[in-house]
This record gives sequence, structure tokens and C-alpha cells, in this order.
Amino acid sequence: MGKDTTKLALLKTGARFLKEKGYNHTGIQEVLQATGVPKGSFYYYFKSKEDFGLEIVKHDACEHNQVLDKYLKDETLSPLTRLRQYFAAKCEEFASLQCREGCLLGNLGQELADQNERFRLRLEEIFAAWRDRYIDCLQQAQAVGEISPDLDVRILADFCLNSWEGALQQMKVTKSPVPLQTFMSVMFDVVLKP
Amino acid sequence: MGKDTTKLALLKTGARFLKEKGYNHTGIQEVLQATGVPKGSFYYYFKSKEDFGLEIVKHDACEHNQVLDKYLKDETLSPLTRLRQYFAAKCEEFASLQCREGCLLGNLGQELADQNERFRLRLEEIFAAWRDRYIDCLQQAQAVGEISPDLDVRILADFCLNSWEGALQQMKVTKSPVPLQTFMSVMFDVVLKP
DNA sequence: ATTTTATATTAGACCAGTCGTCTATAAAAA
DNA sequence: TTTTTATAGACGACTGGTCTAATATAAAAT
Repeated sequence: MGKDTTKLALLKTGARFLKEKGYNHTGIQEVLQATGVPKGSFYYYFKSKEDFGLEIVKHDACEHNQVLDKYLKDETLSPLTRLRQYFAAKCEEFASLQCREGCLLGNLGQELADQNERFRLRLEEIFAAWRDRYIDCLQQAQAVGEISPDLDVRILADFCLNSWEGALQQMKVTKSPVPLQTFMSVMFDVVLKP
Repeated sequence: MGKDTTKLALLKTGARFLKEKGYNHTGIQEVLQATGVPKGSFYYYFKSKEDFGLEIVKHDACEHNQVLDKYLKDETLSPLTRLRQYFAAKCEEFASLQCREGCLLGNLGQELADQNERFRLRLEEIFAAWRDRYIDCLQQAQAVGEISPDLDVRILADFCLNSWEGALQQMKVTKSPVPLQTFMSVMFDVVLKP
């Protein structure tokens, strides 16, 4: 197995464990064992557990950004429809996972924001990038008259992201897709109603 | 120190640590040390770390319910004003804590929902009780015409709670009160606008 | 082709920290 | 005095992340 292959495998397994158990409760050993990589090898591939986690975060963010762009930049649909489709797709995805895990980055944010400044800063950056994509889309929606011109799209984008993260949190706690459905209906039928 | 005094002190310190570091990353020992109680005493008062955490949760929920009721049942104000005042007060509280920690129960929910069913069930119950209080208040707001009769107050209450939790999560990540302000302005000027 | 050098990879020790148990002791109440 | 309540902290068994020393593989040089 080449170096990159092994490293990528570790990142993938790590992401799974981080989503399921959080950072503090995930052990290096179990990740190694699950990947089939011997214990001693970890520090050949990564400088520390912290760096490992940080790389996982970066990796996950990249992947997600692609999904986001796939939806929000699809010019065959109207801006607001694109946003709705994106969240609808996410709803299905999370529901199909039995409402567990939720958003890796949201989870890590809540777990580590007060504990590790490197994580906090990286996550802040990533969320800001998501927010920017929402803003872009909402601005276009406003331009074509899909949402009221009186609304401040920056605030709206902010609110949208925050509320979505909150819905995911409650989805986990209630083990039910209802919070996501609630998000969809209020966000699109009340907040962003045409 | 009487039994209740010591036990209460442990619960109080425990709550502080749980808020700051989460469940998995908080050690019994540090709680004991910070409270000035020897190790041997812990297992006299609590059966296990899990039970300790569960009691902290219950305790915190009780306290919070009282605050909630203080605001939402204050009949000198209109229903919607009561709700707004409640969240405004919470905003100030969190901001004055340098935007750290956030909501203990929300944090624990995200950390433990997939890991410990006892915690999840207890938290689910508590959140449901909060939701019921919101529903009550929103129903009254609807009765006096403060919000549109077309809105489903159950869904609205749900959304309100979820979005608030999301705002708290992002407050932590960004170390800024902006997410809370965003919540206030969108929730009360757009979603619940008279 | 064989030896030397450099790089890639791993094994296992290490120590600090975890929760929970245990026995012994002190304080208070009956 | 006897019994209950509470304190005291050592101890065990285990897991955590990390590091050094050793091995395996590849590249270069003789």
C-alpha cells in the first residue's frame, strides 16, 4: 500500500469515527485497527492526533464544498430552487442514516470550539465559506425576484446555516427527521417565501 | 458539610466542567479536586460517572425551566414580548460569558445522542418540555393576534428551539454574538412578524 | 552483483490519565 | 457504646497519545 493510499484510508476511517464518537472519545488505536494499519505507523503518517483531526476536517470540507457547488451553481434551476434542492437532498441523506451522526463539522465545532483554537479557527473559516455560497445564491434569488428585496441576504444566509445546524442537532437528539422537515417548511415557506 | 451540600457542590462544579469540556473529556478527578472533595466520596454520592452526568442534566433542566417560566408566564407582558424578552435575556447572558460554553444540554445532546441512550432519552424529554412552553406562548400570541393565525405554532416552536440551538453552536464556533443577533432579528422580524 | 546508503514502515515500550473499587478511618447520631 | 454517615486516598486494570529503536524496502554506488 502506497503512502498516500494508507493515509487516505486513515483519513476516511477517522472521519467515520469522528462523526460517530467525536474527537475526544475517538482513540487513535481503534482507527488504526479498523483501517488495518499497525499501531506504530500512525506517527509516520501524522504529526499528532490534533493534526490528524485537522486534516480530516479539511478533507471533509473540501468534499462538502463540491456538493454545495454542484447544487447551488446549477444554472438550470432558479436560485431559490437550487437552495431548496440542496437542503432536500441533505435531508434525505441524513434520514437514510437513521438520523445519527449529523454534521461532522457542526459536531466538532460544538465539541472543540472552547478547547482547541486551531480547530475553532479552521471550522470558522469553513462555515464562512459555506455562508458565502448561501449569500451568493440568495442574492441571485433576490435579483430574480424570488425573495423580497427588503431582506438582508447576509443575515438570511447566516440564519439559514445556523438554523440548519440546529435542526441537525435536534435530529440527533430526537432520532427523528422531524427537525429537518420543520426546517424545510419554515425556512422556505415562511422566511424565504416568494 | 452536610450530605446535600457536598452533593450539590459536586453537581455545580460538574455542570461547569461539562459545559466547558463536554462529558467524555471531563474527568471525575478534576471535578473532585476543583470542589475540594476526595475521590472516595464521589462513589458515596453517585453510582457512576454516567449517573452523575444524568443528575447534572436533570438539575440544569430544572433551573432552566424556572427561568423559562419566569419569562413566558409573566402575564404583564404580551405573549410575543415575553418570548422576545426571554431570548434577549439569554443573548445577554451568553454574550457576557464571552460566547463560550453555550447550552449545556444542546452540547451534551450532540456529543452523546449516538453514544448513550440514557442521556439521549433524558435530553429528548427536556427539550420536549421546553418546546411545550414555546407552544403555549405562541398559541397565546396567536390568540391575541400577535402572529398570523395561518402559522402552525407547533412547527414554529420546534423551529424556534432548533434555530436557537444552532445559533448557540455557531456563537461558539465564531466566538461572536452575531449568530444570536441574527436569530433575534430573523425570528422576530421575519418569522414571527406581527 | 554486491555492498552501502537512504528511505519507508513497524513493533512495542512508556507514562500519564481514566473510571471504579477497596479498606481504613473519622465524625455524628442513636 | 453501637450504628450510621461521610471522608480518605491508595490501588487495579485499562486506555490514551507519543516516542524511540528496530526492521523492511528501495535506490545508489562500487
